[in-house]
Amino acid sequence: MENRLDRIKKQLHAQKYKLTPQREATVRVLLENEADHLSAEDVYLLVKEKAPEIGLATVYRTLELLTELKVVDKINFGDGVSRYDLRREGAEHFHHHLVCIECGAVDEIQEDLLEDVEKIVEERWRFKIKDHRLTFHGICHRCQDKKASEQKQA
Amino acid sequence: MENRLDRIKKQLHAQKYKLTPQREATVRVLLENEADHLSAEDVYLLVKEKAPEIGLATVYRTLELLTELKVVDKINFGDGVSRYDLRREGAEHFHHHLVCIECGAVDEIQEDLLEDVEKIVEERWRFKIKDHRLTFHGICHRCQDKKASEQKQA
DNA sequence: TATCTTTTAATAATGATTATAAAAACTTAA
DNA sequence: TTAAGTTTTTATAATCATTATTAAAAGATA
Repeated sequence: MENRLDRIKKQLHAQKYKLTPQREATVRVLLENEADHLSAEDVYLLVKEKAPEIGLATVYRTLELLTELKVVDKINFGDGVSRYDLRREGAEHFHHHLVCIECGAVDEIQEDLLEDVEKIVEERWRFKIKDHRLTFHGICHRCQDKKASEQKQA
Repeated sequence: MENRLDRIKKQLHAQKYKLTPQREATVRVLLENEADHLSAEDVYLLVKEKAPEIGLATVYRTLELLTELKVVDKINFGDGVSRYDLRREGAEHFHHHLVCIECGAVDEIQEDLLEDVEKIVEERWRFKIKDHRLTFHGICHRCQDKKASEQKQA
């Protein structure tokens, strides 16, 4: 954990930005909640627990800065808020999400599912792909199980 | 065009909604601008040209109603506004977009690119897919050409 | 016609995000 | 070290898309 913080610190310094206490607190919250997709408000509330004097605008600015530096990804599930995910180091940059229409849970898939599809798109539409975003909407296994056991009950 | 309007009218009636003049004006704007991805504000301004007495809230309510009835798709490019696309009749419901990071153009692909991918996801993650959304970010062929000819100049 | 429902317009309210301005913390160069 | 310049932060106001509210209008119904 400290290693990742250090590397992020170096990334900031490389662009002449400093890892201020507020920025460090924000990054720590992101590191400690890596599995979640936190909104700016979520991050703000969590940072406040440790550094109560921080302001919402600072959190917004920090998240924006981290997005620019590609330390985090700003993602949009269409629910009206932006969410911020720490980017996995070294990993390719995929955005594959499974959004459950029953319970709202969002799971993330780390595999590259689109290698072949990208080739088709690049060739057929002459579109030079830099990034992609793929979201499936459906019913997660948890909700499927829940439904199944409810049916057994009745 | 009139045919499609009639069919939309029937869809409304089937759910006990009426095709009021305001709603008709809104649908006409969508029919006449099918290629674009209009925001609520865009639709509002276009409808205003023909029916100046209409209010923004009515346009919002109409677009929401049409979305519920699955006459239009409400889509989100992450640019802070929702956009509304008339759904192609009979067509399967794919959302494949090519977003150009140079000029901002959004092209739409009508093919089903994900048949195989969906199978993998359904099996491996036990996720019952109902819909998906796939967006590629990159450089469109127009901007590629523009760049190429600029290089020739220099 | 009287009444009940649907729809509309106008406007206020909300919620996420961004802009602004003044203060604080750091840096740097004389 | 100190004065000046830069970066960052805080607090707050402003903005922008969207939703809620409320009263009036239009339509349907009995």
